[in-house]
Amino acid sequence: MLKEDSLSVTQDCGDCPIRHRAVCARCETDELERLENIKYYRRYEAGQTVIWSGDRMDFVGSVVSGIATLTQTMEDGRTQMVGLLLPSDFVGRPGRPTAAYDVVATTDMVMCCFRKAPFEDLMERTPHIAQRLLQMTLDELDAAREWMLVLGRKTAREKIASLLSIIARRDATLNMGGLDGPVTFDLPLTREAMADYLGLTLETVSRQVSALKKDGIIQLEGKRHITVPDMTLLLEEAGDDTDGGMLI
Amino acid sequence: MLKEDSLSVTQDCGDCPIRHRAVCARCETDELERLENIKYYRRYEAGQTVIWSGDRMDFVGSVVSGIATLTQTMEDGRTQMVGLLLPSDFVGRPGRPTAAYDVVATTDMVMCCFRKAPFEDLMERTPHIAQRLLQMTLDELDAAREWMLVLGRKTAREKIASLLSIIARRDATLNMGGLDGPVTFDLPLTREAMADYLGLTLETVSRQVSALKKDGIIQLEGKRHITVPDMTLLLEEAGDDTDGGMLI
DNA sequence: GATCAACTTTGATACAGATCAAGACCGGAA
DNA sequence: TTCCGGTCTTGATCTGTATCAAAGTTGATC
Repeated sequence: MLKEDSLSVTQDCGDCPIRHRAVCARCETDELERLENIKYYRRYEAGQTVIWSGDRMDFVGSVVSGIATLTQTMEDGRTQMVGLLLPSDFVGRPGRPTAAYDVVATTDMVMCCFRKAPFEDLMERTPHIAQRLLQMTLDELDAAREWMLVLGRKTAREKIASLLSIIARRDATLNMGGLDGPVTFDLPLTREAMADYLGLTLETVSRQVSALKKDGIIQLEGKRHITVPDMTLLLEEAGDDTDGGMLI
Repeated sequence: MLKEDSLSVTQDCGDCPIRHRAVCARCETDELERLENIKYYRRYEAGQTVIWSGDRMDFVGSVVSGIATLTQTMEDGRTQMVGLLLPSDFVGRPGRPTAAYDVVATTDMVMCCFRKAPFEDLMERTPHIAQRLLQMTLDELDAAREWMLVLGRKTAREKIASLLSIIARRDATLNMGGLDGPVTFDLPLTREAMADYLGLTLETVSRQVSALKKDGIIQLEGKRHITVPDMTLLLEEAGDDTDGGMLI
């Protein structure tokens, strides 16, 4: 029942929480209307697999709420996360028939979906959608490259600090402004998921989180609730340019 | 003198070796003409830096011939390559004023450049350019994600085998068809550049190349000329899906 | 409250790859 | 020819992280 309610809440694009950040961000009213005609919502539970790598994909869409992961798996079971999908992120690739990665919901999640063929049609005729998708894809490419530096050259401690910085920064900009005072947030990932993201084992993740706690860089409440008293210190641990390099 | 000659050879888009793979691939004759009006060529020598990360970038462009690398560097000097730019690859990001990475020519290189502002204008009015750029960016994103698996989860030997596979495959598809018989190519990268690509040290790269040679997976002639007698074996060493997974 | 499964922490040990060090190779300049 | 700088190989040793193992926490379910 509640589900039905919250679902209908997002029915109107005008009220959509991701209206101005998703693939539809630049659409004019008439363009939005056409999108609205072909959209539908889908709901996934925490732990549920949205798509299996290699499967035929007949839809694309945006994450409206919740979090999903994009992972790649080798035959022997080694897995590497290659993307973290947050609200407004786009799922699927226009022009490709099958999924290249596993997509798994790590929290309960709602997606705004479009059947692939109509969406591709619409994209042809609506430059604003293609333009926005290009922008988003370029941003993702930058994020992926940033992550290549983390994976290839950072130590375990720096990796953890980098991941925490990213989550902290996102939460800070989303929920409130300040990165000056202490920042508090909930980890949306298990230790194992963090390990898959960072190319580590879950034991190493656990040890390094404990170490950062012991050194006062972070405070833990339970396993998942984290407070960063001073973001500058965390950023130093991450080995990033300390100047807080705010790229807009 | 020779340089002048080879430069003028590429002056006409009709004869351009990358005409059908670069950002201009989908352009009609009239669109191509407008691009042709604002293009100019630039030439770089092996080792020369094309752009420094953080520098103002007043142009974008395509690699016409030669090879360049995209690298990120930490304050303490650790560096990670995040992209390898081959002929037809696009350099620069429309809508961003400064470069995010160092771009270095590793061989003599020719670029087909466009001043940024006119190119951005043109992109607004020419959907074929934006569409092609989107496609290319999505491909690069896939490549980056593939690389995240390599960096995060593969062993040194698998990393080397993966890199060699990629180069071998590219050369095989470019120069001739066959991946069945033996494949021969020249490494366009030094051991150090390979290390930067793979998140290793140059010593480890050297050792693993020697090991692959000792095991008969590859044959070496000089330091750079490589023959792969059986691509299947190399792909197995890379830990990739053995089915030769030919996408498309 | 007791039980259980999933998640997390902590410890002991092993090992892949880094680091430090020394030479070998190779092509170009004198 | 010799010299030289850049590149590459090989060896000895060290170390960060993986691996193996066990026990602690937490929250859900009965």
